[in-house]
Amino acid sequence: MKENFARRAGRPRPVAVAPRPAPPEPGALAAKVRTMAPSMTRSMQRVAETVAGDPAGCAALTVTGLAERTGTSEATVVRTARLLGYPGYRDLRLALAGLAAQQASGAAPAVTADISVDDPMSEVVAKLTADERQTLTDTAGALDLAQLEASVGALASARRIDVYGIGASSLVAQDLAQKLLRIGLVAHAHADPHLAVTNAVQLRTGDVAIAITHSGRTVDVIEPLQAAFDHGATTIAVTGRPDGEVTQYADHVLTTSTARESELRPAAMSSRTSQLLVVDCLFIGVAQRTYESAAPALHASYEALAHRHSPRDR
Amino acid sequence: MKENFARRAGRPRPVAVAPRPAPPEPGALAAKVRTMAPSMTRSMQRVAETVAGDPAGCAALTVTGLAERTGTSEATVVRTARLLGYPGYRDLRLALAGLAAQQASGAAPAVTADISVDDPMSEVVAKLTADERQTLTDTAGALDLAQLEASVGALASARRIDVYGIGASSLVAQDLAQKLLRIGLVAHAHADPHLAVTNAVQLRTGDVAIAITHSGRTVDVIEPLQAAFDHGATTIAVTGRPDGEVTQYADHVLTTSTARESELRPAAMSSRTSQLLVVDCLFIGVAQRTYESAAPALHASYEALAHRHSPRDR
DNA sequence: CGGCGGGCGAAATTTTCCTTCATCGCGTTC
DNA sequence: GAACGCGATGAAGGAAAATTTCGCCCGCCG
Repeated sequence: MKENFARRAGRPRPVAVAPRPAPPEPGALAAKVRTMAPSMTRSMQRVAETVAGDPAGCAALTVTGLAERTGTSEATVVRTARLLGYPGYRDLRLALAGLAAQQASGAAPAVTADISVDDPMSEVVAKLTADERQTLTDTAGALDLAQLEASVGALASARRIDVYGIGASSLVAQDLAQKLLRIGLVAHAHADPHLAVTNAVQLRTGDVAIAITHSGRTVDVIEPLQAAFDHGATTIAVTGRPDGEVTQYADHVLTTSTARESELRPAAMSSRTSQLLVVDCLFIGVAQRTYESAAPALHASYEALAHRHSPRDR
Repeated sequence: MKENFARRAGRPRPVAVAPRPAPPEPGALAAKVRTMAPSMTRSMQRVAETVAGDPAGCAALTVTGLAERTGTSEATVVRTARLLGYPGYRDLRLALAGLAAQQASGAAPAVTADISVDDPMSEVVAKLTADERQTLTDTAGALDLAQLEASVGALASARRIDVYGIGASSLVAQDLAQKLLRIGLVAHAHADPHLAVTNAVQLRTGDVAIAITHSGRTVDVIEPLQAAFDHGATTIAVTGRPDGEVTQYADHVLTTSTARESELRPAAMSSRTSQLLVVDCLFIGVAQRTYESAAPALHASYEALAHRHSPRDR
């Protein structure tokens, strides 16, 4: 009942389902915890939280110690370390020590306070800026360059490109499509699920479909991607959940990071920043690869819009 | 000859005879090595030097590994660690990891260079991230809080809100409208100039119109704003050119910053980041002021969308 | 030349970490 | 509502790393 949708057509599922290539990072650990947390079990979450909350303290603990402190078992601690991308607890501990040192030396992402209802405007601006900056750093740190390269390669030689996104992600989809159009590629963003599927089935080998969804579970976006996948197109998922359902139909997965969200700051807000960075990277990458044709196209589109501006310039 | 200093007074001896009072320091390790070097034996010096020379590399090694690499024995490595003030090799290793992390984070070589055609992907990501972060900081610094407050006030009590944006700015306009809708305000984004003007003339005192244009000269956006302005609506301009034409019809001006742009990185890219931050600030500000109604509205919209996600959650 | 002190490393011991497996709780299905 | 199955969880045994012990060997001094 749960693998029925995995393979509906002949194409074998892409190799990488697991977040395997996660490189053990030094500083971007808090981010990793946040992205992985939803896919963790309760006890693992406790461990992850503890670790992220007090790197210095935890670095001083042995497996047994940390297990006790979190009220779990050693096995769980080790499992958590694995999930975060380390070979074992020993290496997590090393990373923890690194993080602690960074925090102590001021290069500390430490803890950013939530935005509350009665914060003055200046505070709001400061916190928001800090959060977004952090999101950018986290995203960049967690980006899988190999996946990115592969995606860029597919895009650069695509006959046609479809981008699917709904709600907040729809804007990101549009942004990407707009930019790709500007460098002479055939790209379209689809926010309407029906039209998206209709378009998706037109795709074939050599074409590219991109799904953008933070949750990784948005059916309206997964369906068209699956359709594209089944028809042989190269598929890319831009999602905050590298284990989400959407990745089952994705040849390449680009992970966006998740910032803490508060009541006033919905997830859509920080995920958007992250998604846009990823999308920008894709764009620049493609522009590089197709430079010969991209540069003139960029100029052309710029010229074409010039008269839309009032004449008085600088 | 060796226990003469051991018992000097009646107080029970401290557990450790070793040079205990040396506090295991995190960063100032190289210095410690230099200070201690003279009092070390030859093999210990080799170990100390190796460690100081390549903290990152050594942190990855086990006692045995480091012993091999320095051509000594495990015992010597442990002895060296002790001499440097750590309880054992394990802790030296932790400190080493910390040092490595510090070095790595400090070695941020300020990537201010333009993105060029032959930059590798990793470089692209780094530069892009750095640029966006810079843009955020710049924008936050240049934001006029008074104007922001005033804008928020107008929005919070608006009967109806129109947002105008074309091209890349259209996405920002949509983003703002989407979010305001979510907290129960009546907001619409208009990308079609004709419709925008048509809507603008419906506005009257107490309503708010927002124009988003980086250049400040986009006629398709200025016209509807002017129409709204003429009909008595409160008008806000979000623009990168505080002296641009658009500000003539704006009661409040919010300035976005402009990052350097290169051939591969069109202005639209950095201005978008800046605009989004401003828009987010507006949103949070409004959400704060209308908290009583905003919070339930946020939840309601979340609930309404829940079934759009595939059920499997954790 | 012989004794002596200390640096040094091999091996034993202990601690820490990892793996395996049985249990338990939870959701699912009939 | 009951039985089922699956996955999460922890206990215990086994591997690996770290630490201690102990004796060798080299160089210094008498």
